[in-house]
Amino acid sequence: MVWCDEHGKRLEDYPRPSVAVDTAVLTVEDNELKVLLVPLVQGSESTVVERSEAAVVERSEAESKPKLALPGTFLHEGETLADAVLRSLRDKAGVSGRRPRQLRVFDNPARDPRGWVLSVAHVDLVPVAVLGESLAHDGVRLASADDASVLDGLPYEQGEIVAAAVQSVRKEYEAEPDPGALLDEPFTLAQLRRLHTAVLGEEPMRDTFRRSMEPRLKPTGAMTGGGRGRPSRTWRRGSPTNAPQR
Amino acid sequence: MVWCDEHGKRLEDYPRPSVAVDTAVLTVEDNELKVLLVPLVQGSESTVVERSEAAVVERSEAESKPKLALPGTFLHEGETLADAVLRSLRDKAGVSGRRPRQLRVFDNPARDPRGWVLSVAHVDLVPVAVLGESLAHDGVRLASADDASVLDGLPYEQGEIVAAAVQSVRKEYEAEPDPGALLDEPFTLAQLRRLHTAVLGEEPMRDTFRRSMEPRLKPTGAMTGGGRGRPSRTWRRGSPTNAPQR
DNA sequence: TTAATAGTGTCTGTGAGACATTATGGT
DNA sequence: ACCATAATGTCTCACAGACACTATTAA
Repeated sequence: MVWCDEHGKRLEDYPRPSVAVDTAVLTVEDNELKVLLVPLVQGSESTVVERSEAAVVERSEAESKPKLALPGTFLHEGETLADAVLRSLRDKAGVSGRRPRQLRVFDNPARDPRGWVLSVAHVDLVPVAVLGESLAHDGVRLASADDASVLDGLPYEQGEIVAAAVQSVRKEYEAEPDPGALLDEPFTLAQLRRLHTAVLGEEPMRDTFRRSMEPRLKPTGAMTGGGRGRPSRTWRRGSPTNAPQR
Repeated sequence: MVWCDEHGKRLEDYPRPSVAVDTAVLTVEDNELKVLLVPLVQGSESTVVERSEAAVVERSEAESKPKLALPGTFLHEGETLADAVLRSLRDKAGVSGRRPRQLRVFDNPARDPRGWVLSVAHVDLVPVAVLGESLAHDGVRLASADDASVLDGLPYEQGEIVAAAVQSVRKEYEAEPDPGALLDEPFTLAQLRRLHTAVLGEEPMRDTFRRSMEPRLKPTGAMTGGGRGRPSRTWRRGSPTNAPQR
């Protein structure tokens, strides 16, 4: 049995694009929202013209200051997009991704000089502790997710992907307490507010924050101890946690 | 010059999926949100088993009650997703689409029996007047966008696409006056509220609706006449209209 | 005792929801 | 005159924003 279209042609008879996934892995470090970047694998990416002009200079520059990019990969046959994302994070960054969420498809035909490549942009939130070992290996590093000078240096349209990821994550954090499960449970309201301040890039108001978050949290009954000042009640996220399942 | 990846292979050396676009064209008819369906082009879609069992019955059933589906097509080389959507609406439904918006990629490897096909789901809002001529041609028809019995009959995962489209459009209509530009300008607040009632599936409260919409509208100064009761002021949408540009 | 942090009480302005009233046309 | 519809007025309640105050610990 062969599946054909209305003209009797098979699917394979039509040109098909390459489909990639690119992921903005966001985390919070030093009270700032950051994005994970990996060295760009370039293959033979120099054009003939560039090579003939200044091959040596390029080589040394490329080694001293390697281009950075979002971790990504091409989609394999029979694989879901989410699985491709998790695979790319493991292979390119040594990171166990958690819950990649689809943003949108970047389909500008001119965005990739290698050819016809669609990129399905994703975002994933990962606690910085999970990234720990991966960093400083293989040139994996974190960059401020708001730093335009970094984002503008990204290849293809990955600066826009990061911008979309940041916008999406900020929208989530305006409504829910730590939907990305970046905090270890249990936590205090002050810790939660510090986290949200880092993600949002600005301080949410103290009273309003407490009033909107408290009904969405479950009290543990336990209190913090050891710090200066009055001990604090501790909390867990409400039932629909975004924590990874597998 | 040839672009290669980290293993020196070219993009074309990897398996690539077919990429389709499927579009939920939504409109309002008879104060109800409806979705445009077209006859499913099946090619040789019956399996061998089905054929040997009841070929004649299937054939007659297929002709008296052809399967319906969302308009869609495969992405052509060098074409943007939005352009593919507009082309599919023109070719399959004789409709001039307006502003297709991307929803998400449906990537379940088993969703399409013809093979490895990703579908980028889209939604577009089109006034029923624009659909006028297309309907009743070629079996193009409108179905209630809330009718589960219709949606469950759609092939692949198109029922979910429609559900996602409806959800997305309803969210827009909760915040903005007629963002899909379904109403001809100028219009009255009563007409606008009837439209929103149809889209949302429930009546927004009269006072709240007026209070939230009025600041987002531009008064024309003109009044309606001819109807029963006191004449009404008329309005246009606020500046950032969603009307098609080209 | 003091500093530091957590938590509570309360005043006020704004806006949603609800309802009543007035305005202005047709029949 | 009466009805239907549009438009406006206003009452109440809830909550955001703001600020002050109390509570509980360590130094």
